[in-house]
Amino acid sequence: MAIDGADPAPKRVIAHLDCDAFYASVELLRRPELRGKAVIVAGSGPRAVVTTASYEARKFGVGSAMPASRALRLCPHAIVLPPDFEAYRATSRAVWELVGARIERLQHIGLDEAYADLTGVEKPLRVLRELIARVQQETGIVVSVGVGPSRLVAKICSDLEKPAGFVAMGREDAARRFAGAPPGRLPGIGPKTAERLRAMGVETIGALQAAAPELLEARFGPRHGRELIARAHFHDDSEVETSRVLKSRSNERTFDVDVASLEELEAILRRLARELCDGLQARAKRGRTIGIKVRLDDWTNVTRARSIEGHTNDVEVVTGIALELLRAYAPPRPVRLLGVRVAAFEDDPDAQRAPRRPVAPGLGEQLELPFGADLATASMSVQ
DNA sequence: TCTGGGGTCCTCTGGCCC
DNA sequence: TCTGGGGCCAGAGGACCC
Repeated sequence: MAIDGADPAPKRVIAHLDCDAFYASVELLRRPELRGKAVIVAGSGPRAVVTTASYEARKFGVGSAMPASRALRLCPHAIVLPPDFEAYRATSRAVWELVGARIERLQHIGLDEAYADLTGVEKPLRVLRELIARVQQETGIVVSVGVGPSRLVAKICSDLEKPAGFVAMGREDAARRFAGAPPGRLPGIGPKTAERLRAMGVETIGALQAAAPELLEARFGPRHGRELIARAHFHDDSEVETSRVLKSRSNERTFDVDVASLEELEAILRRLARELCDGLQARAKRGRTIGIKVRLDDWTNVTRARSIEGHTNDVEVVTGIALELLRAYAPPRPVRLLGVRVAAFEDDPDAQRAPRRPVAPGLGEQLELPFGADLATASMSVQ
């Protein structure tokens, strides 16, 4: 509320910029002969999943994070390409350099999307329209845009009219417009929470808006309960964070065939730890919590961690602790996935930082994270 | 149908200390 | 000496996201 003589706080203008089918688009730019065809970007191996798919492939029901084997059953004529993260990073850099040159306050979320704070910018919608036209002209990447008073509204708007969508909405409009949509449509409400809500008879965002706070707080805890109601009303005062600090780094591998032998698991763990420490040393990061992650063949996930005195990125130390944790757990069933993690970072002032080009101005560590060293079989959902 | 990899954040629990 | 409560922290697991 404005006090006499004081200016009211400027109305927030937040945009969410989301590149349409980003990885598939990069592939189609490189191979124009594939335009109009069903293209799937997926890893190799029996347990690969779809990273992304062109809109032609999506018409057959192919979606991100779907097993590649299933995607090919749905769309047998699809052309499958292996992910090429170097190319995606390069295009991402080009896109966000253009955007960053015009909009100062940007928060990058992965390679293909970002929030922008245009509060105080004159004619923000016009700025955005000109910007995405320029991005398309210079990089070939089509960007969908959502604009609202918060990240929450902007995010849900950018998804509304994809591809090449441009939707602006106020908070109350959003609360009205999405009242009939399922709660899972809201960012932050995943399948598990949606199912728990459904079990309570809450099947729409409107029903969530009208739900008794005491009931939700009793079911989900005071904090999460209040958060759910706030989201349903599209209340969100979270800031666009222009820099974020890396908190942990991990390296994990799903095996083509489950591994039961402890010896074999130990050998794999040594390799994972070495790769992880190489990455930590290159980024001058040291952590004091070392952990392992084990996924059994029945999909049970087990994590074990130990914190040490001081911080390390020494491969001998990390490997030693990871092996101790693995031996102490002694997986009771064949193992499907094994991973190692280092967390609780402290910057390492002594280590030489390897020369790395930033992914985009102001991007810091964040965008580098999902696309580490060996990603020949890796994939990532985008939409 | 059979589910990747790499992150963040939150909640719950148990140990430790005062 | 024993007990209980509160605060803090670490560990484990879960949910969610791209």
